[in-house]
Formats: sequence, structure tokens, C-alpha cells
Amino acid sequence: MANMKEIAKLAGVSLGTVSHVLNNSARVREPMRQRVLAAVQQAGYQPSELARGLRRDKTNMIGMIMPDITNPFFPAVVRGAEDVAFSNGYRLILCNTDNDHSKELVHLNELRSYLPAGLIVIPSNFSDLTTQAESYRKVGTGVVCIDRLPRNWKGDSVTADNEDGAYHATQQLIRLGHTRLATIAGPLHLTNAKERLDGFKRAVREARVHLGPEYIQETTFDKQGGYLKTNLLLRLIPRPTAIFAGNDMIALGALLAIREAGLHCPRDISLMGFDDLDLAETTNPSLSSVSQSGYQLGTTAARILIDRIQGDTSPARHVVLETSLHLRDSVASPPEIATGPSTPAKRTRRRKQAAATPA
Amino acid sequence: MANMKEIAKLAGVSLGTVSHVLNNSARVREPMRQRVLAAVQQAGYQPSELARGLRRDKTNMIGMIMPDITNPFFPAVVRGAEDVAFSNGYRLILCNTDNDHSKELVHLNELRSYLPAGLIVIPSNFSDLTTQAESYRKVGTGVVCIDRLPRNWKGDSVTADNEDGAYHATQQLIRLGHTRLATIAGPLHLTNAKERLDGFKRAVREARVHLGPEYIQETTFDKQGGYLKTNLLLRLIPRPTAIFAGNDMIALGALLAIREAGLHCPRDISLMGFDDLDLAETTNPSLSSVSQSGYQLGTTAARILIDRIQGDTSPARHVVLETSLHLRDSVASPPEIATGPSTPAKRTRRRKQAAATPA
DNA sequence: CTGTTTTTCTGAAACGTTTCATTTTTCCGT
DNA sequence: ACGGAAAAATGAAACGTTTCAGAAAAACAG
Repeated sequence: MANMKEIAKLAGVSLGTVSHVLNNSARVREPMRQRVLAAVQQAGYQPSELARGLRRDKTNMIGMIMPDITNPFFPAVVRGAEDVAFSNGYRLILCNTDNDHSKELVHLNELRSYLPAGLIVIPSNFSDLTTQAESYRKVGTGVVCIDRLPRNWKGDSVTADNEDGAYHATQQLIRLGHTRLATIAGPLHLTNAKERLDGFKRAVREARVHLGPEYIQETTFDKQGGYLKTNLLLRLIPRPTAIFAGNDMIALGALLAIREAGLHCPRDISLMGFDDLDLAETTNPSLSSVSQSGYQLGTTAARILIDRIQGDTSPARHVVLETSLHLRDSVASPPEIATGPSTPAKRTRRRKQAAATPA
Repeated sequence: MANMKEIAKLAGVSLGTVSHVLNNSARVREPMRQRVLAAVQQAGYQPSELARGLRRDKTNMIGMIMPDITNPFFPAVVRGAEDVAFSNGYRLILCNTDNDHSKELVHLNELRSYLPAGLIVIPSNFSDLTTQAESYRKVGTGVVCIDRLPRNWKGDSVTADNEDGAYHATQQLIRLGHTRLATIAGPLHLTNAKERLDGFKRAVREARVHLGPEYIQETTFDKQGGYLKTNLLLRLIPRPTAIFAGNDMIALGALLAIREAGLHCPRDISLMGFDDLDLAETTNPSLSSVSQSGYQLGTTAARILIDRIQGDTSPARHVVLETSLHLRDSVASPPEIATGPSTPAKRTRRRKQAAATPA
């Protein structure tokens, strides 16, 4: 491929001038500028990002580190990030950690040798990101953390309003008449799982409903976890009439367990999920869920990162995205109260606006 | 970050020696080698991939170009590719084309400036990949094409055995007694959609079933397409008793249309999908589908690419992966033949082994 | 016109590697 | 112990940019 030297010769100018034209790094008089541009055009010249990165000590690549692209919530996040990154001239390097913090560490270290402009990270379990990000920041590389935060995270972050979403979802169950509530939370060392449980608890507390500890289960964020814990919950006496699941995968497992137990959702038991994955509307019954926009998570993170790259040095931003409640067929009034066919109409309730908390 | 010069000084050797130790590019006596390794260890040195790529005229990045990571079939492909790429020291750069060939072209061009070691591409609609790949290959960059092939593709490829999968799925419907078959194919300019239709037709022909052209519909690979075309099919007289959908998204739309028409699947009409997405087992009824491994598609492509990078110059390989039939609740015998509760047991039938066709 | 200031342009150094032609060291046979 | 061959180590050039100090050109004031 052509290089700058050839362009310089072709345009009859010096190397430096070509560079200045290409980067607007100095005034160049119009006729000369045009000659350069013409030569670039003619040769189909593209600057080498490698040489550029080497010289500038920074490339236009953004490392995206996440647990597993195969998890149905994450692709939208990646897509969001890629869209704004690409349109600003940045490329995404994808890394899967499988929620293993040592694998995360490996990625974090190896990415250094590419001098990425920034990092977008969905931290793994027990992530040590806080320390690592410090060392990245020292060399001027931004790191923004999304979806969930590692211990002591002080940097930029974008998350959903998990507490609020869970609170309103639970409140809705209570409003329908449920008093025997249960929840299956995700791993509580993850901030998002913890916040959702907190929201659930707040709604329960405010409604002055008493709940034995056995009605609050913790498990992994997957179908199997939901299945096993639901089997436990279904054996409790009295049996819960509504389950709030920490995410849709858990809810899916719960649905399976409910069906296997010969029970019927929502007649015998209501079910609420979190994330509002695509599959929520195709299950049987369709799954009510707290909706959060993965895409927006991604775009927002990329936006912040690019701002930082371009010199924004304001204090750490903590963007919290609104959620909305998506009611479908999996929730209804509890058996004792049920009045005829009690499937509430599909509807969506908006939550508070996204809030950016500077400092 | 430390560079080679510092390591050289630290170890008391020359720059070249450090490089030779790191790359095994020349014999270095053991004591010296040890001193270098120790210095590397001590300084936590990592070679700059930028400098390395610049000098070698090739990086260890692999460009992965696909329509949309948000399409539920693709994340597994990416994951497969990333797994074998990463474990061989390569990184994945992700690009979405939205099935737009001009966007694909942009990506193809911009990726050049990173000197990627190779490209894995799921071509967009009307892709001009064949031409582009030629110019990449000229500079020693491998390109492997997966899932579907652009016009005149002669290079390495990995695809599923679409024809065979569709053939056996259709055969199964026929075996159950269906004679009024219909299919909703994907966009027929895509090779995979075309092959699936071919398989369908072959099974129909072999069974000596006659099918009017109105029983064969073409649409986009999405829910909406399936929904609309199913509405058409349901109005035909006689109404088809089984629909083979070009993929699971189309099947999903079909399911919706069937339900809305007041019909019941599989009692009134059987439905078969393709891809066997995760959601196939959570729909109501669960969806029978031709299963193909996206993950394997990804790993195989990456494997081939890395072989090429390491100097494999054998003729183009065309790997065709087996599919398997995943029967669930959405298929049963047609109404006229039905004998009691006719839900066939869940089972999986293996198809022929993966075949590599060297040239 | 001339000297000064301002603007534009140039050329070389530097970024951190790999690689190749040389030099230095080691090894071996006599 | 010596000379020559083989092996090991070295140093500089090159990859394609950006950037900086300085040269050249233009603009301006008197």
C-alpha cells in the first residue's frame, strides 16, 4: 500500500506537509492542500494505523471486555458500543472473560500491547478492575465500567437503575394482591443482583409484608439456577404466589419448574423477570419483565469514553439508565383474589429519566 | 511501559539478542537467554504489538465482519472464533454491516490500515467480497467466508449443510403424513436460504407430492417476514398442514400468525424451523428445528484462517458442517391422520459427518 | 526596497520492533 | 597453541507515521 512518502513525492511537497493536511495539524495554503488531497485520492492512500499508533502512543482501538457475548443480554450492548465507536473512527476489540477474573486480568494485560484508546468493561465476578484501571488511567487510557461495578469503583460508569426497576416490579405484584412473595436473586456479590434484591426488599417493606428468609434465594444468573431454586420455593408452606426473578434466564428456569410441578403460571403463581430479553415475549406464558436497554448501555459508555479520549477531564460520571416495566401474561392476581380471566393488558410504564451524576 | 532497549540494558545484551530470545529467531546460549528472560520478568515487559506489526507488515488481529451481532444466531459464531483466535494469540476486531454491502465495503477498506492477519466474514446481501478478498489475499491476508457465500466465492469457506438439513426436516414432515406442505424461505439471493429451499424441494419431489408455487414463499429472515407470509399461506385452499420455515425467526412469526388466526400448532398445523436457537425450546409450543452449531462455524473458520496464516497454501477448503434435526412439540401428524395425542417424543437425529472438500 | 514579523513549509528525529550484514566469540582439529 | 570454521552476539537500518526546530517564503511597516 502506498505510504506518506509516495504521496509527498506525488504531490511535490514534503512529508510533514502531507501529515499536516491529513491531520489539520498546521495551516497549509489552499493550492498545496489541494495537491495533497488529490494525490491521496489518486493513490487510494490510507494512513497506517499502526505507524500512527506507534508514534502517537495511542491507537484508535477500544477494548471491550465482557463475560460472554453468548449471554443474550450482551450483544445489544456490544452493538451499541460498536455503533458509536465506529462512527467516531474507533474499532472494537472483543474479549470474553467467562466471568473469570483471572481471564479478565489476562485480557487487561494483553490489551496493553495495543495501546488502546480506551476500555469498556463489564466486570467479571470478583473483578480486580479497580486496580487495573488505575494503571491504565496513568497512561491516559480511559476505562468505563458498565452493567455492574467492581469493588470500590470510582471511575466512569453506566448502569441501569436496578433498584428502582426491581422496586416498581415488586410493587406491581403487590398491587395485584400478592402477599406471599418470593425472589430468586442473582449472585449477590454482583452489584446489579444486589441492587435488584434491594429494590424488591424495599417494596416488600413498604407494603408491610413479612417475608421469611427462606423466601429469598440466591443463585447464578442462569436457567438452571432458576429451576433449582424454584423447586425449593414451591415446596415452602405457604407456597409463594409470586416470584420476582433476578433476571430473565432465572425466570425461564422458574417457568420450567413451575410447569413441571403441575402448576400453572399465572393462575397459580405469577412470575416477573428482569432484562426483558427478546425471548420474554415468546415464552409460554409470555414473561413480564423489567426492561433495560442494553443498546443504550453500550452507546452511553462509548460516548463517555470518546469524550474522555478527546480530553474531557471532568470528575467521574455515573450514568444510571431508566428501566421500564413490561407487563405480559406471566403475572396476574393471586388465586384467592382472582376475579375471572385476570390477565392485565400489555402495558409499559416509564420510570424516571436517565440521570447523570457529575461527581 | 518498558521497551526492548531497556530490557537489553537490564540484561546486559544487545537489542537484537532480546528480540531473538523473544521470537526464537536465532540460537542464543542458555545463560544469556536466562538473563534476558529474567529481565523481561522483572520489568514486566510486553512487546508492543504496534511496533511489531509495523515491522512485520502484519498484526495478530483478525477482522470479523458480520451483518449484526444482535441477530441471535451470530454471537455463538463470534464466540467460537474468538476462542480459537485468542488461544492462538490473535484478537478479534468486530464489525457490523447491517447486511449492507456498501457498509461492508467500508469496513473491508478501513480494516486494511490495521494490517490484519486475516478476515472472517459473514457476507452481507449482495456482497462484493470476492473482489475485495482477492486484493487482501494479494498482500498475504487470508479471508474465510462463513455461513453463506457471495457470488463466485472460490476461497475458504465454512457453511452448514443447509440442503441436507432442510431435506431431512421436510422428509420428517412427510413421514408424519403431511402432504399439503408449504415453506417460507429466506431471501433467495443468500446461498443458505437457497440451499434450504432446494432441500425442501428435493424431499417434496422424492415423495411425489405436488405443490403449487403459491405454497413456496420468500421473505426476509425475520419475525415480521414470517408473520406476513404465514397469513398468506393460511388463506390458501387447501390450507397447508405443515410449514417449513427458512429459519427460526421466520418460524416465530409464523407461530404468531397461526395463533392469531385461531389455529393451534401442532394440532392444526405443524411448524419446523432452522437454526435451533435457544428460544426454540421456550416458545409455545416448543419449536422443532434443524440444528446447526454456530460455535463450530466460528471455531472452524478461525482454525482454517490460522492455518493459512502459518503458511498452509493448500487449495481452498470448503468445510460443510453437519446439521441435526431437533424435534419438539411444534410438529405432529396432520389433522386427518392424527391418532390421539400425537406429540412425538423429543429426539435428535444425527446427519452425516462434517466433510472437508479440498479443492 | 529593506528589515522585521508572521506564516508556511521542510527535514530529521523518534516511536519500538525485526532482520540482516558484520563482528566477536567459541569450538575443534592438528 | 594456533588457525580456521562454526556459532553467537551485535548494531544499524527499516517499517510509516507525527512533531518539532528551524528554513524559507510571504506579508507588512517604514
